Amino acid sequence: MTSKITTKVKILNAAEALFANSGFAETSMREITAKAGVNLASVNYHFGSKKDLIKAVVDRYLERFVPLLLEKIETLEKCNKNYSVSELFECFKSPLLALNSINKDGSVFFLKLIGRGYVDFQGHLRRFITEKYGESLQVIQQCFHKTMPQLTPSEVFWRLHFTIGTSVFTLAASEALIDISRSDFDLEMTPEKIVDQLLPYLAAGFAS
Amino acid sequence: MTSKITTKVKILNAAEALFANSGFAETSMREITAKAGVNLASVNYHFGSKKDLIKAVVDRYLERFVPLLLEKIETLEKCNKNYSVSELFECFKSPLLALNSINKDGSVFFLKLIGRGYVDFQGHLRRFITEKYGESLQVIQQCFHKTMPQLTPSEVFWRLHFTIGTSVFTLAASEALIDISRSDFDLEMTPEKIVDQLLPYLAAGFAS
DNA sequence: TGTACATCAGTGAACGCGCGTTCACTGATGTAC
DNA sequence: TGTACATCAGTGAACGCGCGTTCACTGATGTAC
Repeated sequence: MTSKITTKVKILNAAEALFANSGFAETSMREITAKAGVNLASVNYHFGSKKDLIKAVVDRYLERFVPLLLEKIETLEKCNKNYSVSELFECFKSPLLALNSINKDGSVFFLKLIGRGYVDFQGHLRRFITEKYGESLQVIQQCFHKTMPQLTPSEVFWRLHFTIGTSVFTLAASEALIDISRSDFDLEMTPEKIVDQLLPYLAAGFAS
Repeated sequence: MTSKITTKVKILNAAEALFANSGFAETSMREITAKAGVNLASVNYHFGSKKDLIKAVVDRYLERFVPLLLEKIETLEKCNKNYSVSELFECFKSPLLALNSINKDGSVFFLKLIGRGYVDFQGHLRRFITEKYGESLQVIQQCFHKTMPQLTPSEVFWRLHFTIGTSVFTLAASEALIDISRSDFDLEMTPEKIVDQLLPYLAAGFAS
C-alpha cells in the first residue's frame, strides 16, 4: 500500500503555500503547476478555474476546522454553563493544530489564507464562505456573546473581528515582521512564539 | 488665483483611492488614468513606473504624518516625563486627522495603504519606508518602551505591531465588515464609529 | 521687441510579455456483452 | 476470455486579453541674444 499523492492534492499543496505567502492575485497558475510538478492545464481540468482552486484550497481547511471547533464548543457548553472568554479561546487551539495533519504548516497557512481572503478580491471567496459556513459562524458568535452578555450583538461582532484581524494580519505579515525582528533584535521568531505573545494581547482586548 | 490641480496630483488622488480600496497589484494603470482623467502614458512620464507611483502615493502621507507625530510626542515628553500608553496613543490622533486635508478620506486611506504595504508585495515599499523613516520609527518605538519599561524591546516591538496590525487590517477589511454589519445587524457603520470601538480594544491589549 | 532654440507637459499608438483558459489529442482504466 | 466502447487523467500548444512600458511626436512655455 503506497500513499499515492494525486495530481489534485499536489496542486492543492503547492497552491496553498504560494497563496498564503504571496497572495491570490500575485500567484500565477504557472508558478503553482511548476511547484506541484504537474501540467499547466491540469488545474483547469481538476478545478475548473483559478477562482475555484482558491475556494478549494480554503475549503480543505474549513471542512476540517469548523466541525472540530463546533465539537469542542459543544463539549464546553455541556460541562460548564458559564464559561469564560479564555475558555472559549482555548477551544480554537486543538482544531487549529489539527490542521497540521493536512500540511506541516497547516495552521499557519490557514490563518494566512483567511487573512488574504479578507483583504484580497472583491468578494467571491467571502460569499462562498458565508454561504457554506454562515450558520456555524453565527453559532460561534453567539457563544462569544454569552461570555460577555452586557455587550450588544454588534459590539461582539466587532471585537471578534478585531481579534481575527490581529491574528491573521500578524501571520500574513509574519515574514516581514520576523525579518525585522531578526535584524533589529537578533531574535529568531517562529509562528509559535508569535502566537504565545499574541494570545494574552487578544484576551485583554476582547474583554476590555 | 485659481487652485489648479496638476496632472501629477490628479494621478496621486486617483491612485491612492484605488490602491487603498483594491490593493496595489489589483489596480491597473488604465484604471488609475481613467479615474484621474489623464493620459495613460503620463504616469510613467511623471513617476517613472508603477512601483515609483506606489512609493509616491504612500510617501505623500508619510511626509505629512511623521513630522507631525514626532512634534506631538516631543511636546508630550517636555510636559510630562512619565506619560502613559494612552497619552502616547493620543498623540496619533491629530496627525492622523491632519491627513484629511490632503484628501477627504485621507486618514482612512493612509491606514489602508499601510495595511496593503505590509501584506502585498515582497518588499520594495517596506524597504523604501525603513530607509526614509527608519530612524523616526525607532524613536517612536522607544517612547512606547518608556511607558512599559518592564517589557523587553522585542516585546514592545511585537505589541506595537499587533496594534498596527489590528488597526490597518480592520480598515483594509472595513468595506467587507461594514457590509456584514449592515446585513446582520441593520447597523450603518462608518470608519469613525469603528475607530471608537477599536481604541479601547487596542489600549487594553497593549497594556496587557 | 523679435527670433532661435531648449525645455517641459502631455499624447496616441504600439510594443512585448505573462496571464488564465481552451482545445484537440493521447493513453490508461473500467464496463458491457 | 476477448472485443468494442466509454470514461477518465493528463498533456502540449496555442488562444485572446490586459498588463506596464516605450516611443516618436505635438504644442506650449521659458530663455538667450
